[in-house]
Amino acid sequence: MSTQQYERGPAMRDVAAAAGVSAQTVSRVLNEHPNVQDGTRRRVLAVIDELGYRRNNTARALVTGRSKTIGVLTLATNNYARSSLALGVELGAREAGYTVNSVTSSLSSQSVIDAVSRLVYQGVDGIIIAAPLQEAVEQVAKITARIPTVNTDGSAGLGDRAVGVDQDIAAMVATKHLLDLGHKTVWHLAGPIEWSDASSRLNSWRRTLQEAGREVPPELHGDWSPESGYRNGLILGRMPEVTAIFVASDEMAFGVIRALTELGRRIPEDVSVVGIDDIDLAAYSTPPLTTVRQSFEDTGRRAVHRLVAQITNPKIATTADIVAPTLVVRASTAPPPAG
Amino acid sequence: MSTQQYERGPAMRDVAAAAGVSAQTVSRVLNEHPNVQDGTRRRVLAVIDELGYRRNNTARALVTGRSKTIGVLTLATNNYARSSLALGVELGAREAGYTVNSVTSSLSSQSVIDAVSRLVYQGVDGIIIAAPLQEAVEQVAKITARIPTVNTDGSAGLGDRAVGVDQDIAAMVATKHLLDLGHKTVWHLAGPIEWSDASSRLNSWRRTLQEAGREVPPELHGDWSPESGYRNGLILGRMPEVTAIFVASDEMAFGVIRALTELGRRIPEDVSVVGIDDIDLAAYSTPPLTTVRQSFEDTGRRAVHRLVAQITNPKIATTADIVAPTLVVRASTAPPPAG
DNA sequence: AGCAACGCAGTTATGGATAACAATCCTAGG
DNA sequence: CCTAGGATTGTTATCCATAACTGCGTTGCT
Repeated sequence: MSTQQYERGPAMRDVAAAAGVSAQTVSRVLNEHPNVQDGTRRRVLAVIDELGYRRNNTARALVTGRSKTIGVLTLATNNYARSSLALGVELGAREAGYTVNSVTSSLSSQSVIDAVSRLVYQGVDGIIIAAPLQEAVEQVAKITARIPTVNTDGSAGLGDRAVGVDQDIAAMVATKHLLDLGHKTVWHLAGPIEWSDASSRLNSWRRTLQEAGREVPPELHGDWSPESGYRNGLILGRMPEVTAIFVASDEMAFGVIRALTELGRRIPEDVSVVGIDDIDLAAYSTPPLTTVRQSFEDTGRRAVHRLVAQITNPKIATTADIVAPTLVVRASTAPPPAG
Repeated sequence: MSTQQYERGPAMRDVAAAAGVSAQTVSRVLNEHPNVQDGTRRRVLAVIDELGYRRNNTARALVTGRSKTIGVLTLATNNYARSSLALGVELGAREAGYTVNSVTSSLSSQSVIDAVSRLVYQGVDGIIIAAPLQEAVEQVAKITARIPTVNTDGSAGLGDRAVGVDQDIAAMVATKHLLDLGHKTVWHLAGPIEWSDASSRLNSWRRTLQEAGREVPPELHGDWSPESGYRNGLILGRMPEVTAIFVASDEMAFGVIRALTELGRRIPEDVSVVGIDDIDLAAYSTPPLTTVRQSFEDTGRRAVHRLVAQITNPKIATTADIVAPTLVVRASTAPPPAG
């Protein structure tokens, strides 16, 4: 049990008075301006230490117009992509001397718009949008017109603000890997198509099959959760002709593998499974999961760098910053069963 | 390619001028003060809408001394506990009308102190610490003396500021479950003991065995990662007398299971494995993982509620808010092999 | 010697909103 | 008919730090 009383700390003028200088001089010491005599500087620093003074960043933000804060918008779900992106953003921000302000939203346009508003409203210097915008694109663009913005979902209409991993290549690599192993065709469990990542993967999978002259089976849909993977796995596992499945996320792939295993289909002897993301657990599933590695942490970092560049120099020219993912072959894929 | 120029938006005085009222009246409309005539209110709101005005929260925070922002300190790792706690905090904050400011740190005391300083410095109204403090406890306590603080790691010295799940019970339930199945004793793969959660589990496991009059085997140590689980699993799997393992996190448990499987030890026929957390993937491992469920999301929410209560009324009396976890039995545990 | 440039510190204005106080106007009770 | 008190709106001071400008003494260069 405890009770407590909180109050404001000393202000710059208190430090100034105690050190016998003006507030401006304290400010100069704090901001490491060159024109301060060494004795003065030391005296001020001593008083600061003694009084336990901390500069009030709110006041500073008000006068400079910069809060040294970056806003991040994510969906209110807890999947690997979201959390590692958030981590990358935080690390990148710290390196750049920024703080991170995060808000979450649901899929609805209104919710996204509200969330972005909250960030602007809060006075962030820039925004990283890591959620699908869909119909909200225009309104969000209007709100963020005055603020540097980076998008990691690749939602249409924000092409030159995009930072991320090439999802077309990711899906192509995964699909090709299975075809190269000798599978006649590849089935696909897609993510929610509201996500542009998910629809990119879906389209690229389809195109890859078409270009190879293969039959394109109907795709199934999940919601990124392992549970949805399991549900769809129970369907796919019942069809004998299914020998290769490209799953749009590792987490769903875990569910698929579980379902197939329960149905008595061996992996990879009977069915091959490929995921996307290369989550930390992918190497430790049974069997270890073949997947396409894309570092969300790296994406987060790059998004921050891009954003900070734009904050520092608003007139800078920007182009999309998209990198290619790499295939990680493990034990969940093999040639199709003979016959 | 695009180039852009960013500028400040309209201020309250602009709205006031356009509506033919004083700034104070605009403020009253925005803050829903009762004494504003309906006509005036409507006129002001119309102008606000027309000009696309947004109140500047920085200025507001400066004068009110409240930023409506909560600071969260986490470790710079990407595990399930961290990310779901962060999610819970964000949801809780949104409900309470707060925004979240997150910073990460490494394990070192200096890093923790820096991170907390950054938050205070940033002007947050309260702080949630979700990282082990260790030797930094005293200095952190000093820094946070003026700010409401909640701790979810259970680090010593902050007893009455703790919010979380009872780790003693978690470890006891897991250990007892294995003993009840008939295992002679239970081995333990612990988390990093810098974490008070990890050391609580370790101690409780030991006590449970002692109270049951069982032999206490030497414990092994991991770092929460699946990889460390795998490494330790390769050791445990080589010892024939090991029939039951209590792993301090689900993610490490995945690694342990993978290692045991590779060594040809069947789960649960030869070895039973219990984890902690009940991560989303736990139900979809092979075999599905028996574990102790603790909702980090809920912990995050409760931490926010507690914190907001303290912010609102600094003199409020506080006690620790610790809830009990529940055992989730799946297929990774069974009676020991006969003989 | 003379004047520009610089080093150093102080003064004033500014950023945007709100609290506290002041000034109207109106209404109801005496 | 007068006034106390409420409703409504305006005015001024304040929050804290920084930018821009000012003042003065010193250094440097021709």
